[in-house]
Amino acid sequence: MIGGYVMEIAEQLKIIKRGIDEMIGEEDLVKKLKKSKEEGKALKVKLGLDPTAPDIHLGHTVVLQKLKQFQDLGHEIILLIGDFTGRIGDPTGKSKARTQLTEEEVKENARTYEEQIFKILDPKKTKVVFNSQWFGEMSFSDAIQLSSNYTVARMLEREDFSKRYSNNQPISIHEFFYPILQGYDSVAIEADVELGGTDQRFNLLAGRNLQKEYGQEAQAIIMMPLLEGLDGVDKMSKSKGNYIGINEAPSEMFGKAMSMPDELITRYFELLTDISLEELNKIKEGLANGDLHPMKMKKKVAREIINKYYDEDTAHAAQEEFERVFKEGDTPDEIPEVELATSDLEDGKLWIVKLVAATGLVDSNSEARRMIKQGAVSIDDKRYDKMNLDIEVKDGMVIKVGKRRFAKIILK
RNA sequence: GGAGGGGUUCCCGAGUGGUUAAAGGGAGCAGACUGUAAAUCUGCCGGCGACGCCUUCAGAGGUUCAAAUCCUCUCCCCUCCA
Repeated sequence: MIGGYVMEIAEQLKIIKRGIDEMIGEEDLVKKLKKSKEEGKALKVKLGLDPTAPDIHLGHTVVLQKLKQFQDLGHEIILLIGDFTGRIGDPTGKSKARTQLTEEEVKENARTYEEQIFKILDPKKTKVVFNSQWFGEMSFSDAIQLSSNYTVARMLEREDFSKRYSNNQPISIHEFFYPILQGYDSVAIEADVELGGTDQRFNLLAGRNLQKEYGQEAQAIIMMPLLEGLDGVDKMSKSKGNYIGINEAPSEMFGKAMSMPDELITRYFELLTDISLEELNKIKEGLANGDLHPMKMKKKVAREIINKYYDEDTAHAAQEEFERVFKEGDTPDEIPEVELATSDLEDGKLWIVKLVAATGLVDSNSEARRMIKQGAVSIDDKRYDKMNLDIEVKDGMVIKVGKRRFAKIILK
């Protein structure tokens, strides 16, 4: 796909615009695309990464997918790791100031981040830069100079700032720097396009503004929709626990996907799979008029997702296992193993509460008690709801808590 | 710098001396129902081999038989004034 940018502008635009939420500066982009075609020069497409969340989940892939499309069009992807800004902490969407990370934490996070990103992007065609490169050198007077491009009123235009301000919640001065610095990143690398989620609007616009201040052509901005998490309420995030990580096991992915609310099905097809627009519309219609069963479509979307990170056979296997386990009440093929020392047992027995707690499936003995009392615990397919019981522990014993938490005991 | 308001268990938010592990709501978890969805109903929701004990109401001291509640100091947040 080298030199893909020789493709007709209209064609490129069609691909670029697919699935996006909004583009700012489309005319600028068209101009840039023309120029790039004429001069045979790739556009610089920037994605800023805040290295605070080293585990990439499907929510992140929405924008990565778009980058991949740019990459396939022959443009240059620049992953900007905000190692410097990461130490400030992006205030976006936060009702509280984030804690600042140490330099080592940021570095480590960035590394694991990269690894995962290259599951989607081609590492050979991706440039990775760190913004400490320029900010590390910057003097305090330079920083003040830079900040003079923004006014407090303009900062307060940003929704989360104004909200916090009117709710009497604190805003630290340093948080004001975040958008400015992110904007300056675009200046530093002379970005032609910057991608981001819709929540990044303000930060992305800062790039445009500052580029103009510094006499550069303003970057086009492409905003991708934020992916709702599995709860269908909040956006997907690790801290909410409503995510599917791209490093997760296929069976885990499938199970998690099946727990999403029905309303999310088409959304996930749209943003996370490669199915064609026609097929997507068919599914939308079918679900709306009842021709298609939501559960079937949910299984399909789960398969499609697994297919992306593994392959088709794996996806099918995951579905089969899922059906076996949850329809027929079977146990899964792969169960996390928990080691138990024989020396912890008395006459080969262990109090049931301790046994359940030892699996790590619950946080404490108290929780184990609760689970048992509520009839959530079964051992080797037998349900137990009494506390005063010692269990004869056997190697390979399977303990189940709730619907999808399993552990296999390995005696040592 | 001055005046006032406030910091409660994951979140919001009651509680101003004992009956408070701390109302209520949300989130979460479990059971029933189902399609491991939604809705609904029920229960749980600090720790401990546990009708008792331990730790918790920003932090440190103090008063008291008894403190989240009263006093002192410290830290943090907000509002108004400068």
